[in-house]
Amino acid sequence: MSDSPTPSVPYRFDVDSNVAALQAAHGEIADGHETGQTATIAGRLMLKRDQGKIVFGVVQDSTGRIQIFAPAKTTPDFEGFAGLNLGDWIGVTGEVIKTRRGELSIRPSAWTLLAPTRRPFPDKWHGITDPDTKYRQRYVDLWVSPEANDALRNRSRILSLTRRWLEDRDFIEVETPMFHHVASGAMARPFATHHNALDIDLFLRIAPELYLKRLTVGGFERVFEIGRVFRNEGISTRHNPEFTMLELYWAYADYHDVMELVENLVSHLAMEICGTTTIAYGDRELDLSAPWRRATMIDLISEHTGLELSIDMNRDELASLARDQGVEVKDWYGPGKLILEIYEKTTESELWGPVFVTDYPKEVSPLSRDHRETPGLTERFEAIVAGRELCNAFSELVDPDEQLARFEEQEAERAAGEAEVMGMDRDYVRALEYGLPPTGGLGIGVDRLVMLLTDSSSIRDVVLFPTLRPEQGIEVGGSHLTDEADPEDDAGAEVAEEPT
RNA sequence: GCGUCCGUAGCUCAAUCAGGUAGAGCAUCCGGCUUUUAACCGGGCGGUUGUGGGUUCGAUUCCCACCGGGCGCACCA
Repeated sequence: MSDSPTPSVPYRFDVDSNVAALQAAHGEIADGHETGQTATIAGRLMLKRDQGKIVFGVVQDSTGRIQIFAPAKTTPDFEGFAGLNLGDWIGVTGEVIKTRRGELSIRPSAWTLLAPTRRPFPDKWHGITDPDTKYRQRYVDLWVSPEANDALRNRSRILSLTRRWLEDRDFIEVETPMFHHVASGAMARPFATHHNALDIDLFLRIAPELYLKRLTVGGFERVFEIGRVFRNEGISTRHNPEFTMLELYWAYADYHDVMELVENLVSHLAMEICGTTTIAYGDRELDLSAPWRRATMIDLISEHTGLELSIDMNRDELASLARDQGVEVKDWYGPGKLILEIYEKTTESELWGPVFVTDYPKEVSPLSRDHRETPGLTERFEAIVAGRELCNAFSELVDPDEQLARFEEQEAERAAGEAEVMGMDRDYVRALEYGLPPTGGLGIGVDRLVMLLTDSSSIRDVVLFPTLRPEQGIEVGGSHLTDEADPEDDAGAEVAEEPT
């Protein structure tokens, strides 16, 4: 790090173009041609080739890279320009020309240092390879890793396109609480926190579902929320403790309607982002064009194992079939849970998709409406795309008594030893008592959708700042857990395990 | 959480297998070069080898613990 003081730099700078615009306007001119047109751009100096009486620089802005052709004879403060460091922010004004070797360039008639870098930039060829450094110092990674930059910018586009697509279909975006008194709407361990003034424990939401359906009760017929949810579980290439969920509720629709919505939305996004619905993911191909295959869970199990299962089968018979497939059977597993276990063990990992896996057992679907034809099943589906669950959706359970009974079954499972069950939410039941119309609901893991459309193998490649352990040897901010000075409790950045 | 692999200069990597005072390229600094393309050429600066212990005459290298990370499994979206 340089110990020289920061030189004075301007408070603002006017640009009148950017790299992409210059390339679009002048990219095709002949070698050696001078356009006679002047442009002002700004960005970081990423490469520099000092040739003595000519300096070639390469400036990168958010749209690309362009060469700066700086001869000693015409460049103001040529020595200063030659002395710039890689990574310095500069503004450049000059004529747009193409060099004899055919490189579109700006020949500066003026240039300004906008911000010096006091730390050396990573190797100009290799960039950053250490994943830890990439994620911790994303502000550098974004400059030196084009693939990271592209994926993260595409994330923004995907969110924007999704909002527009839904709004075009009369869905309105809402924001529901992130602090929940009961962590419900999904089966996951929550993060706990505490509100001092109210002196109550709160949970960061694990899903917005129950609040969104309250809004449907309230007459918001088409709503969606795109927001962060928090689950206190392991971290992996597919899991970040905070991740983004798209949830949507559509009054008067059922799960068939939602399937159509999903395949149309996803193929639209693929078209916009990838330019095609036949995309590459890893070393395989995937055809996202609608319609996607629909198949029931039980049929898919039959396809992959030859087992002809039914939700009506005797529990012990299913348990023994499950054991045959290597499922570790717990006492409280009923027929529905056993079928799900068999599906996950034998079939799910074999699917590539896209395919809608439909008609989940009621036992494992506490918020889904009973199947209109087959008792014991629900009108629920998940989409498997590129071998992974992309979404979870159903015809919503509308009956308050039934919902209360489902919650109570969950409580019973918790008592029996199941760690992750859905929490009881009595106010939600009360809302249902006012009447939830027939409603189709959907949850999409946005991070995984972005992974799919950007061909990313790790969720960390599509999250700007993934959750990491605190870095040692650098100050990352102290604890603010206590509102009063409490030297006993205020040790570093530790997070208390139990709210106080 | 368990298993496994990794951590050497600001960045990218050598040296570790078979222990003998840590090297290179880039960046940075100095000098040269009027059409370069990761420019090139010459020179300089830069390391308590993640941290702490142990074995040894001697540890980047072997052993232990801890810290951080990758991958796999488990859990999920």
